[in-house]
Amino acid sequence: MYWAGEEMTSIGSVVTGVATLSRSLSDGRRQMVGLMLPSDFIGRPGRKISPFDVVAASDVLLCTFQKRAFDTMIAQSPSLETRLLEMTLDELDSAREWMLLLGRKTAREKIASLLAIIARRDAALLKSKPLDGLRFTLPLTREAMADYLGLTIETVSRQMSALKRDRIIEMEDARRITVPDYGALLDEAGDDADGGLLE
Amino acid sequence: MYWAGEEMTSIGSVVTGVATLSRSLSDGRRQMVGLMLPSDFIGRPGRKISPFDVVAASDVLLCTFQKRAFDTMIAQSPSLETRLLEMTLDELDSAREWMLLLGRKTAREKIASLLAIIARRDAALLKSKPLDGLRFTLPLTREAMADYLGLTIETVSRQMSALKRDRIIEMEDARRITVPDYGALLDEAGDDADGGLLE
DNA sequence: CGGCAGTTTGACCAACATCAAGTTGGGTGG
DNA sequence: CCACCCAACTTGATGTTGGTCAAACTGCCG
Repeated sequence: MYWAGEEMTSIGSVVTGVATLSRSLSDGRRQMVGLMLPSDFIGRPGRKISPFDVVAASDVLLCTFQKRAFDTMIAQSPSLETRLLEMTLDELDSAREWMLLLGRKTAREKIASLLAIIARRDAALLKSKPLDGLRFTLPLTREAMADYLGLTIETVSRQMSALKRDRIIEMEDARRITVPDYGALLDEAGDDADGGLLE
Repeated sequence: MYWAGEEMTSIGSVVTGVATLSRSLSDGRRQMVGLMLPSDFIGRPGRKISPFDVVAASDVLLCTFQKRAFDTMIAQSPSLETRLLEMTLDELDSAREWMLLLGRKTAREKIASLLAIIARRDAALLKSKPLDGLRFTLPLTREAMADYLGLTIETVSRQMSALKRDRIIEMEDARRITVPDYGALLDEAGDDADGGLLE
């Protein structure tokens, strides 16, 4: 699955799986600018092209509409448009939060922030309150993490090892993570208010 | 002018001047996440608080509405909401473009990108086509540039000097810039398609 | 003539990137 | 079942970019 600057005739939302939104420089440096999780929207009402690449990070099931049909639906349903505006505003807040991370956080803080976000989303999914002792599987490769955080895979790997060494996380293997103390992880992330990305 | 996590009872748009949107880490590191220029919107319909700081970078004239009244207007005018959605989607694209800059560009590329954007905006304002030999005044201090680009003021200063030394720009004083060859500046910015921030 | 904010420049340093081997683990074919 | 393979990951040695600390310069305002 891959859309670049091509014309889009459909629009849709993720049902299952993980897709990523990214952009590259001509020499190959890549930055991920969004993670599309179930319920997230792909495509832009009112616009023909997206300036970003959409790539599946796993098998992805989409619920799609013909773009024309969707635009008509919007025109007829103000409440749908209101909802869309809200979702877009939330994404904008998330993007700005991420700008703070990319511009000002250290490698260790970046990793801790990403882990905190994924841990929180997983906890929310399971409706578990405690958060401490939470165990989850990273849905991303080291390369995807690096592209997301503006780092190299080596730095990601090293910082993961450092967090493990410092008992902030436990790693059963590269993907299976346990967070014994969610508060400690948040401290490492560097912002008192835990960044509100991905909801 | 300064709004932080406070409750907002008004909403508005910039008429003249420049305001900035930024966010800080507890230890003072700051990242600018948006530049509000004339016609840009401040505030979030449907939300009480903004998680970012709005700071005037110059004297700013705002056109404000009571938030309640504005929400009512939206509810009554679908076309207003459509326009708002469009503006928000554009801002989201800009934010994502900026994420690429923050995550993957070098200091020199960051500076060149910012200069290219400001040069282009100024040229558009003057409706001048040529772009080469364009002369303009930076609306930002070195500190604001640094906060915008995720750099320190020293690095900003050094890279400005380097671009001057390499004849990419001319500097009459710290703020008065001339771009003899817009294409050359774009090359330094690192992306073939010139990044579409700030329109 | 200070004084001061904004800027520039230099010397040095730390964080992260780069380059280069290894290691791990799951999958495939003999 | 084992041998091999390959992608993903880890680790180490070294290099570079940009940050830090410190000092000086500029232009403006009182």
